Amino acid sequence: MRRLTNQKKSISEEITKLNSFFDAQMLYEIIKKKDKNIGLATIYRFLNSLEKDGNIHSFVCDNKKIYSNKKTNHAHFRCEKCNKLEHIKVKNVDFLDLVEYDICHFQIELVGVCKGCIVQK
Amino acid sequence: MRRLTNQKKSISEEITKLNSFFDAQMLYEIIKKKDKNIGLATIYRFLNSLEKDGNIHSFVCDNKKIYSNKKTNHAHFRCEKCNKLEHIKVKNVDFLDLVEYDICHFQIELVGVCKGCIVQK
DNA sequence: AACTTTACTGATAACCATTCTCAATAAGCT
DNA sequence: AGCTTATTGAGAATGGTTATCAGTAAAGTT
Repeated sequence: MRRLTNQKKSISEEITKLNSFFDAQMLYEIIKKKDKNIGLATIYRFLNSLEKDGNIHSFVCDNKKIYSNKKTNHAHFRCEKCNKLEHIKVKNVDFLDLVEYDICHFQIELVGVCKGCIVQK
Repeated sequence: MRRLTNQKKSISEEITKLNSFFDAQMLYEIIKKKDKNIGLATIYRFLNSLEKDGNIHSFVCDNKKIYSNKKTNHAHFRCEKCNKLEHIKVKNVDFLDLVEYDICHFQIELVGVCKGCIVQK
C-alpha cells in the first residue's frame, strides 16, 4: 500500500468492526451505506492486498471467497446442511511437525452437521 | 447414481488410475482420448455426484476446484510461489476432540514455500 | 426382443464471483 | 500550488461451473 486513501481507511475500519466471516459483496454493501460512491472493484483490490500482506485470511465456500479477520491460526467449522460457518479454536498443531516444508500459514476446515440441523432432522 | 453408464465407468476408471490431484478439465482431456464424444458437463456432473457421496474430496485452489481420490483424511501442502500441491499424511487429529459438532470430514491446507522455490530465491 | 419410462448425455447458453481496462481523480512529494 | 502517478469507479471481460433442453440409452416390463 503506497497511498492511504479514504476508501482504504473505511474498508479497514469496517473489517475490524466485523467479528465473523464476510465476503466482498457483504463488505461492499456495508461500506456503501457510508460512502455511496465506493466501487466494488476497490473492495476486491484492497482485500487482495490485505490478504497478500497477511492481514486477513480467506477460504472458498460455496463458490465465494470468505474472509476472516482473525489473526490466529485459522480453523473453521462448516455445516454441510445449512452452510453456517463458525470459528474454531485450535490449540495443538502438532501435525505441523511432520511436514518438511516451511509453513507460512495453514487453514483447517471441519465439515459436519451443526446442532440446529441435527435437531430438525 | 441410478444408472451405470459407459461415461461414468470410464470417469471412475480414470480417477482410480490417477494418483494425485486433478481438476475437471484435466479429467476431461484424459477421457477424451478414449471417448471423443464425452461432454465436459458430464464430467462436472459426475464429479459432483461422486463428491456428494463421499467418494472423492475437493478444495479450491487458484479459482479451480481440485479433486483428490485419497480416501483418508485430507491434508495437502500448497506452495505459495509455484502453486505445487502435495499430499500430507496426517497422524494425529487430536484437535478434533475440541469440537462440539459431528464432523463428517475435514481438510487441512498448509501453505508455505516448497524446497524448489526456497532454493531459487 | 420389442416397448416404455425416464435418467443421463452433449452442446451450448447462462451464471456469477472476480479481474481487467481505462479515463478521471486525488495522495503525497517537491 | 503544481506535478507525478497510485488509486479509484464503472463497466466490460474472464473463466470455471451450472442450467437448459432435445436426443439417447439404461433398466425394467410385457
